[in-house]
Amino acid sequence: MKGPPLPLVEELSRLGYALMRLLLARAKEVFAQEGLSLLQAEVLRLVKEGVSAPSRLAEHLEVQPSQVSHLLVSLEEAGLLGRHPDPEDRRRVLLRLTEKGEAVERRLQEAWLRAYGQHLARLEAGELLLFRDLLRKLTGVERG
Amino acid sequence: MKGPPLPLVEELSRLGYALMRLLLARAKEVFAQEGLSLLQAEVLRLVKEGVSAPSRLAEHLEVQPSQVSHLLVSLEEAGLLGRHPDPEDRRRVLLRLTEKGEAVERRLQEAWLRAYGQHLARLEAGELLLFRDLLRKLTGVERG
DNA sequence: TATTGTTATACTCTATAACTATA
DNA sequence: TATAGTTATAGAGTATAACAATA
Repeated sequence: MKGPPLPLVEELSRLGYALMRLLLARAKEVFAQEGLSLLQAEVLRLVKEGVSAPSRLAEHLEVQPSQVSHLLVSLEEAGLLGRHPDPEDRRRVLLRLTEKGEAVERRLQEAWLRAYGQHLARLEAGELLLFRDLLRKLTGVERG
Repeated sequence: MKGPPLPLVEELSRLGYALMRLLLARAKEVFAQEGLSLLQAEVLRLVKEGVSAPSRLAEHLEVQPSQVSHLLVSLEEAGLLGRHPDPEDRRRVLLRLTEKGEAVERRLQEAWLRAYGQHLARLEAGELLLFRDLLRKLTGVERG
């Protein structure tokens, strides 16, 4: 594990942090438009993608189970999500978005795409492809 | 403003969000090692870089002035930072890191560099240069 | 009167642990 | 006894507005 030369990594470290702060600020703005926090918005996305158990949400979000309960209560009170008992194991809960929840989730994705797209507009077509490939490697995802 | 084709931007939108969450989680871990939050750590870095007025901190951090006051109180109580009256305009406060504050800030930078470097290790030397150039463009910074 | 920064208040978020229901 | 999830409690973070001191 020799690794790349230090000054480059140092600059990357600053730039990476700057990008993170930039995107974090934009994401918070976008989600606030629907009155949701970062984690509330993420719960909507994860449930839409098929994560239907609170304990799985806690793993994805890297938070405590109790916090997931709070998040679910708030989203249920907002009419965005329903909690249903699992007929196969009555300790478990199955999560499902309401119609309103699906609509809000869709709007959030669109708004995030617009906000983020404004930053991406600084890059040219070829650079976007490069950036995608680098992000795939960095995040360990084959396809986004 | 035609912009790039949508499916690519959509994948980039997901990958960008994933990277942001990844880096956010790592940054929180790193700063927690010194018992500091994201913003507390950022105040240390900004003050070290010469941002010496609370109002300038509020701009950089995109938070309310009152929150800066709270951050400064906590950092001062931790012995990391001092508030000194500006002799030229006694409404103003000049911020300066203590020795302990400088040491903590240095350790945080090193720890962040290590944590982030582990992710960068997924890229090869040439890719790192590409990634730096793309990040420079995206964050609007000439040099990080 | 405008500016800089702090304090007061209420509200949300987060962490730990105790608790309930089911298996 | 172990597991899934919730509730209780306290603490940290955040937003708004009122405030004090100085210019």
